[in-house]
Amino acid sequence: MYNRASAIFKVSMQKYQPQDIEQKWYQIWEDRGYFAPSGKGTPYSIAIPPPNVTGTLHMGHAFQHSLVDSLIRFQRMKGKDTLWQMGTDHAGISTQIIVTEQLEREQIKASDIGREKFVERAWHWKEESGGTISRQLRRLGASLHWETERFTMDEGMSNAVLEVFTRLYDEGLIYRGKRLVNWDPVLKTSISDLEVESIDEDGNLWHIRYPLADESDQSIVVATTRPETMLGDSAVAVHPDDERYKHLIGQSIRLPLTDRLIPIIADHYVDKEFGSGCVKITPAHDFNDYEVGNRHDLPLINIFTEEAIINENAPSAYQGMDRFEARKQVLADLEQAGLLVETEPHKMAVPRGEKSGVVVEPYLSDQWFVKIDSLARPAIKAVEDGDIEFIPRNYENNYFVWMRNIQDWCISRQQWWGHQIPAWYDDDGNVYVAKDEAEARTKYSLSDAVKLQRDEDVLDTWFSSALWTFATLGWPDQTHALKTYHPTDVMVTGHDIITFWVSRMIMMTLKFTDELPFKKVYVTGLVTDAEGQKMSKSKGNGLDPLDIIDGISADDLVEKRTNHLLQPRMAERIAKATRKEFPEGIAAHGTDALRFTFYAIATRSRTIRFDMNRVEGYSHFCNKLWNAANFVFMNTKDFDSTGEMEYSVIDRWITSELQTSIKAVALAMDTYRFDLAAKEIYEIVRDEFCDWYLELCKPLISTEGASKTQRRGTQHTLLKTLETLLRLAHPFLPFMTEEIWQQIPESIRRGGDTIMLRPYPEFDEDLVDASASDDLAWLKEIVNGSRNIRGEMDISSSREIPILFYNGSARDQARLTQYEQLLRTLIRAESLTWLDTDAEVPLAATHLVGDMQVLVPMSGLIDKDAEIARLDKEIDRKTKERSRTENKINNPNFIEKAPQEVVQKERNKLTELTSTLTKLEAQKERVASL
RNA sequence: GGGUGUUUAGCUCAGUUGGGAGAGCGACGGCCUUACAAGCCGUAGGUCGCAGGUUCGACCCCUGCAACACCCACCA
Repeated sequence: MYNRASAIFKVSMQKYQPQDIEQKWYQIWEDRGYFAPSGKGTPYSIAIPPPNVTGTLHMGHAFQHSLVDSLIRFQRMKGKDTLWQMGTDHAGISTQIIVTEQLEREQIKASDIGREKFVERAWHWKEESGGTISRQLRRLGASLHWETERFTMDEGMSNAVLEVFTRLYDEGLIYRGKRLVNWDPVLKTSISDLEVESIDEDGNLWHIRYPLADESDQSIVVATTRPETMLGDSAVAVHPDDERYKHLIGQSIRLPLTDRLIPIIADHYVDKEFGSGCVKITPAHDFNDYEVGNRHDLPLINIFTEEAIINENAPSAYQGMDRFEARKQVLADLEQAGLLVETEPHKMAVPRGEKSGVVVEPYLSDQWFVKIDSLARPAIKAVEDGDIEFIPRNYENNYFVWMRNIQDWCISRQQWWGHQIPAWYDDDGNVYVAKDEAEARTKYSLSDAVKLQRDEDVLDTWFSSALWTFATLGWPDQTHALKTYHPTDVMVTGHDIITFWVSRMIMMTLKFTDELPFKKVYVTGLVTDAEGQKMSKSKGNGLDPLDIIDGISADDLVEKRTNHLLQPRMAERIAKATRKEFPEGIAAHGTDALRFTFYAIATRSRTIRFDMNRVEGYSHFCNKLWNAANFVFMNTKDFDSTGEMEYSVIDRWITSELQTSIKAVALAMDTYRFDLAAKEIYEIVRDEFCDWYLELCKPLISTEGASKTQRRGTQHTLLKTLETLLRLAHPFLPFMTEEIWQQIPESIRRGGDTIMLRPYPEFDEDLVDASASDDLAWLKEIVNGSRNIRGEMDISSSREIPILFYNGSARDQARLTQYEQLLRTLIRAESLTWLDTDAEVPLAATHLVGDMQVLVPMSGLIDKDAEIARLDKEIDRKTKERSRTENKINNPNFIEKAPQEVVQKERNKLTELTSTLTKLEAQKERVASL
């Protein structure tokens, strides 16, 4: 086809191929040390939310880090001493799970190789896979300071953890105790409340008859969703005011299936209205019952092993059974004994471990806790006082609700991978806390004869993360970095970890540094798929950011999504859905396009649907900017920077427009409105620079049309505007802006080896040119009007048309003369003719610019009915607008109460509309009378 | 049960002190015009969830309702 043929003639111009430039530039930037803090200027720092060291980059990460990188690049260009601190997290439980699975594939049980070997394996795995996340961050263009990269289990962090733990312990803010905690019977560790997900599931409410012990044949009925726990019942509770049971309080129950006698007690916890009004109390296996048990001094009967298998405290018939097996057996036995009164279907929230997915148990065990109240108070105050600000503000509510009801933090985990708790026990069970065993002996004056055994548990991963902002900078040493870059400026994170992490950082940082960890918390929305579903591996709807950058075939994508599925039966559905959504796979869009998409969709919304069409659109935008640059370079090859220059109105106009955009982008960045920043850049580049300026400047740079000085002025403006746009866009489109910028002549660039370190554009009032803007508005109006006629009348854009101007002012006439050449080019006009007031006006399609009529003669070009229809449409629009305006003006209250300028504006509008309508009506009649 | 948020064009979403409803994508029509067909030009399409209220004037402020989403706490 012609298109392909013509493409061959254009081979001299390089196409936009992101893969050719992106990795190259990252390498250069990193090698030259551009990511390091400059050591000059006001410090600006952000600590990366440490990704799991063995993890991979998902869309949420890519989104967050893209936002941060734009902030960092923006501030760096503004001359700040910028540090984006890199680091990774050891991700205790997740990593332990992965390593355990790896061992299982080798038919090795973790318990067989022991703690030391296991931890060795984990370190090995960390070394092996830790590079993945770094590579991915580099592909994203993240300008992280790699040289000081940290890891939550490196020596310095570990030392900080020990320091914090021992100090909190010595102050009495860490204690150890036997408590009921959430227990994961598969991982065999405690987990925090936050790591438990309650999901509604179908279950049953079983009503069980409990006979009284006094041979009276009386009984009461209790209802439970967990019949197997009755084996650990310590009491039955009724409400103290419940007339039905008042007389039974203090009597005993003979607990079925066991030989135990348990009391009937009264407690306000019981809801008289629910079920029978009687509740079985199992203090060792239910959080509420635990409280009741405490109040009534009931025995705690733990009937589970740490794997939730019935233990020796239960009747022998059930010992060794798994909890679900035991449930069946208990129910069968009750049924047989005639004690199962009713089985009622019941929806209930089942608590499951976030990581393992199994039902967690409230389980009695020895754990370490942080006494949280005294830490929470100043942390709440910091946000109340506005020292830390959440963006958007309403997330502060989440924070307050959580912080004001905060419970002591269970920090011990029965795992191997993590910071082992620095506590030692002697043979009598006395506990000694110090940074290491030697220090413990000194601190507690223990002789070498005393045998010490270290606590087996490790700390919750979030314990070390809580120290992240200051420990990564060298704390407890008062390093230069700590003094310079702490507090950090902003924390960018998802709302899901405000409680897990943000709140704990605030508490710990205030406690140990007397400083805030950060001044602002920018809470991002959650990236979902196009249907608004959370992206997850199990749903098979996840997207790998690198697949959007590099592209992926449909087959590979299906393979990737259905590969390690937990539920293989989902595979077919996922495959089908994937092929439907991405029949051609995903094209390679490059990092810049992906990043720009992230900025554009970073609204204040809580969930953000990720739509591939947006990426498509923004990759076209990248291509557009690329080609515009090409155009600029093609037309400025002979630019002489030393020659005399004359700037035309359009040069002054685009320069002025650029100022407006610079101002808008700065405001958007200061208020964390990445979407508005992206929108502004998109519009200035595409709508103003490409669609108008490049078109308008064509006649001025053609060697025939313009004077040398004029041509030079336009060439200069082309280069200068492009160069400024590149700097403006650099934080968002780092790669292509650098690639293009390198081709800008030195005379324009004014030094520097990289766009990264050039100053960010600043608003310059002096370059704002209102009169140029007015002229361009006028010009655009004429061009748009004639384009409208052309479009509506189906006049081919290749056909040159004569244009007449009638009833214009002297100013119109002057402008016409001035811009004749531009107009001719833009409209593709065969001729432009100014008609005097007394001239005979031929029948024509009309467009009004103020009072001036822009006319396209109809003869041979325009259909009468089509023109009438077009005029009708316009008349209709204007009539509606006029009646709206009239209603306002005719309302005395409006005239009286609205501000003068608003009233005046409406009056002017009415006058204008009336005049326009009169002209349009007259025109319509003329055409109709033909 | 408590809390937070969302509801604007076919779809995804902007709309910043209350004063003429916008963008992108999609649709439709025209165009290979020498930076870009990954393009250009034009057009259509909205009771701004519903009902009240405040106001001269409400997408915007207030009240109530509905639907959806998320979070927290959960009655065994």
